[in-house]
Amino acid sequence: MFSDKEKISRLLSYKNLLYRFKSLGFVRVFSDNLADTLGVSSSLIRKDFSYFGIKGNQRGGYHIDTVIEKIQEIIGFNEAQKVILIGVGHIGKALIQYEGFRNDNIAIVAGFDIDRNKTNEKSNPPILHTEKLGEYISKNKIKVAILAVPGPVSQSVIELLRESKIEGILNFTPLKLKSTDNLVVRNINIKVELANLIYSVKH
Amino acid sequence: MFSDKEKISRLLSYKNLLYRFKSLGFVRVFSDNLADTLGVSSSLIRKDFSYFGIKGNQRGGYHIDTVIEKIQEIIGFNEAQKVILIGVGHIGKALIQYEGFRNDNIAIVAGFDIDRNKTNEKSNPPILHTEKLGEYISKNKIKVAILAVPGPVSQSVIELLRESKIEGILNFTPLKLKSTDNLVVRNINIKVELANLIYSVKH
DNA sequence: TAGATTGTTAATCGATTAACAATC
DNA sequence: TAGATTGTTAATCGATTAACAATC
Repeated sequence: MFSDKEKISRLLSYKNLLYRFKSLGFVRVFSDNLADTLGVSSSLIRKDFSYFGIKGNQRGGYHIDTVIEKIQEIIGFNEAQKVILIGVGHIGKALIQYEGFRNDNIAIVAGFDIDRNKTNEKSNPPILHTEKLGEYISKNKIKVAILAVPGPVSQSVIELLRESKIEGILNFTPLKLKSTDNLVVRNINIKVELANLIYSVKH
Repeated sequence: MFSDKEKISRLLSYKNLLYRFKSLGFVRVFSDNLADTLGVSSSLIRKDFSYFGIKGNQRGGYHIDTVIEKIQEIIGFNEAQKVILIGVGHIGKALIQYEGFRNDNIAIVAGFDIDRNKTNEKSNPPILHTEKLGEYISKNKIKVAILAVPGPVSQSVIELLRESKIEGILNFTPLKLKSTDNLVVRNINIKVELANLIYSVKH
């Protein structure tokens, strides 16, 4: 029913822009305002809004606060999102410290690592040993995991996550994971991004 | 002339898969072999190869080593790629330590930070103060920069990079940068990826 | 040769844009 | 009301797939 992976990304762009308009004192916006700034057609904005049930008004356009609230609701940012992190290396630490999550109700509620020098049940969030991963997921009904372990370790952790019935993985490992019916994956592969950039610069 | 941003990403998938086939003892592959494993049509593989001038043979398919070499050449991985890193926080450190770059001739030749506690001219790569950024870029003819500074700092650094005539930025800051004629940008926004995942899991 | 695969053209599919009737 | 914008339908554009002639 819904295939376009860019829709949610666009919704977030709209949201960011709406905050900026709001800070300028705007209360309402037209699809043209958003389209001009973002460099897309106003049809796309109206179509996206229409798709997600965001209503406008032929006289006054769209009410900024209403749209922002609706977008938060659509994504799920209106309610607390509990996410776990597997692999507390540099990337993992960067994510734990990232302030931006808090604004949108995303919380990394626990980290996991095989290295017992990194585990610490008292820290915030607690860093637990990987052996506790399965139990933690089922007990706390965790649905989304961020996978930031080194490449060679990833395969075994992925098996474990599948068994634990996790539903979404944000994958930072170089191994490209495929989504299935029960598990949605988004792969972030830095080398691929860099390769694209290097190619573009060359041409 | 060339707009499809997925082409290079696919080329890298092909390359990874070809290495796997090679490790199994294969010398040649057919477009069907690649297509089946990757879940795309064989037409796409042949079209991509054809687009980049990778030739096959109606009898024996494609010669693995030749294709791998050609792909490396197309992306630019056959020659040393000097990249700089701006912002030596957790993400920056993760990138410096990432082994995977070396296999493909990518080298982070210098890091930059405003924090003088982090600068160290003797380390490998050297971490220099941001004030030396512009000079370093022009002196060493750097074309690609990875931007991994905290959100609030990013705007000023971006100005500096533009002035320094950098041609490509891999942007980890939350600020979505737009490409221009002189500057290609790829944005990696972790919150956007996570939002997509949270939405997908909800639906 | 007969069979199978490449390379390419035509068809399809999906996403974005253009156009416009409905309506505030 | 007249004017302007939404919401939606039709047209366009681009990327992927299907089909098939060329050819090894």
